[in-house]
Amino acid sequence: MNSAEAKDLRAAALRVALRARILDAARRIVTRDGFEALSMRKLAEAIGYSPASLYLHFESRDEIARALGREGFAQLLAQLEPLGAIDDPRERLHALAHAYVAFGCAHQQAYRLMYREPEEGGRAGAHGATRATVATVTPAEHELPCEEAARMADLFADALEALAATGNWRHGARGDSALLARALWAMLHGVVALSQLGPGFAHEASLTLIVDAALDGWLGASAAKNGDAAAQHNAPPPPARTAKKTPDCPS
Amino acid sequence: MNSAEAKDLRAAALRVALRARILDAARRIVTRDGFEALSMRKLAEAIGYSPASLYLHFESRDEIARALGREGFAQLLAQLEPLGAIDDPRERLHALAHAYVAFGCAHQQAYRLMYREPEEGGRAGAHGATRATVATVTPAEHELPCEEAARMADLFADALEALAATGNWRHGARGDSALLARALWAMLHGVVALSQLGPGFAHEASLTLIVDAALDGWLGASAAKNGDAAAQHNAPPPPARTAKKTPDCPS
DNA sequence: GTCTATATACTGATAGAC
DNA sequence: GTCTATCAGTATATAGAC
Repeated sequence: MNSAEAKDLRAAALRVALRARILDAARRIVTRDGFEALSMRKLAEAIGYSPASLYLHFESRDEIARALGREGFAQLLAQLEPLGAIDDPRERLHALAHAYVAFGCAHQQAYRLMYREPEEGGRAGAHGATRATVATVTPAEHELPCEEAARMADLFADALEALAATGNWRHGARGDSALLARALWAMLHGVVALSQLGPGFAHEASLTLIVDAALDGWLGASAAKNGDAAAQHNAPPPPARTAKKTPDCPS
Repeated sequence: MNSAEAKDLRAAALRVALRARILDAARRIVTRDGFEALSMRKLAEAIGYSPASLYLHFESRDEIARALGREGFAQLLAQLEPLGAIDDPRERLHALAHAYVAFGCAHQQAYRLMYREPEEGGRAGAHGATRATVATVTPAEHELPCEEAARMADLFADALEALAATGNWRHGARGDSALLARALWAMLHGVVALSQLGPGFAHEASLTLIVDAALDGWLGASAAKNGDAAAQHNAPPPPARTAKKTPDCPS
């Protein structure tokens, strides 16, 4: 029946719209007051509904947090993947690495949500529970959304392989580009995560310099440091190793 | 007065003993059921006191968590610092790195507490508060206990400087050993943290191989891989690059 | 189907009696 | 110092109005 179908469509549209509204409000609260401040009550109040209504659209607070985390991953990947098109592998790796850290610093709360450990096994009651309203059947067994994680690792691995293919790298194609890509990812995550814990990690050093040191150590202290690698002619003295092409981060 | 002094001493001893008992119970709960399961009520019950009594010895649940975190740092440093005595710098770095990851994998909950972000500004009520009972004046402004963090960074930095001093390293003493030490620390932390989030990071690869790839990239795919670096004569084919001198980790 | 209102079973933390 | 009683907050479950 035509009118019935139309009604279904409209209802579905309303559902996704409301879901989006909930996520919007949640994102606002989290980026403003931190993840800890995200309570179902405040969230419900922010969108003008009762707390119980949220559970018609999300299985739990944790699912909302996970949705925001996946959003963060998508956002980060959206910033990184265009850089994957940079031809020169060394330049590409530098761009990817610094963009990664810049994102983590610029979107602290979103970043935390991406890598936050899920609240384990249902805390409160949850004895009976006939919860089938929300179709989210994701068993949520492992965190780090698989697809996004793979794309992230591949971005780095591809660049490393491209570098190895140039022959202009002592490392050669020894088949460990997948491993080194993971190490690179881990290093970048560590830099962002540790720097967010206070000044104890980076002290006065800038995160940019730490990342540069790591990259130089891996790729060889090389050219491709200043975007246009071809313009390597005797320019005025390089700005004393302080040329940051990425906005520096707090701490 | 003599008896008064003696009484004070005894009271003080009781205080520290009780503090230790609280921490012991907290450690047991956390390592068994995770940090989320650590509630003041359960903790109080575990030591046979009322919840309110805990607040006579610790300012808050957060302070207990922080104390456990510092404990974890001390434990990790106690395992790492003896390795700082290894003469060969490359071997020393390998030993430090793998011991770090092994610790993180073996003591997951303790490790999380070490790098946990503090629960920001008092969540609940906390309106009045005349809290002076506990002498802990630590303003808790920055996490990552400064002293421990510095010792950790120095362990790595010293080894890198020792390596640079041998001249047997393309990197030379360019003054960035402090920076590379931070990058190394970040990489190790990233490996532990990401691996704890599920199989999405390391996939089927072992963490040991990832760390080896990173170290080889920084230090040069070199000797010192098998404890005795002098025994580099043509040994039977190296065990297909799977020789793990550190017990492998979950995921 | 969707939402409100209410109930349960927790949480960290505090005031005040003893 | 230690307790009881309580506050104000939390996530979540369920009953029932519309």
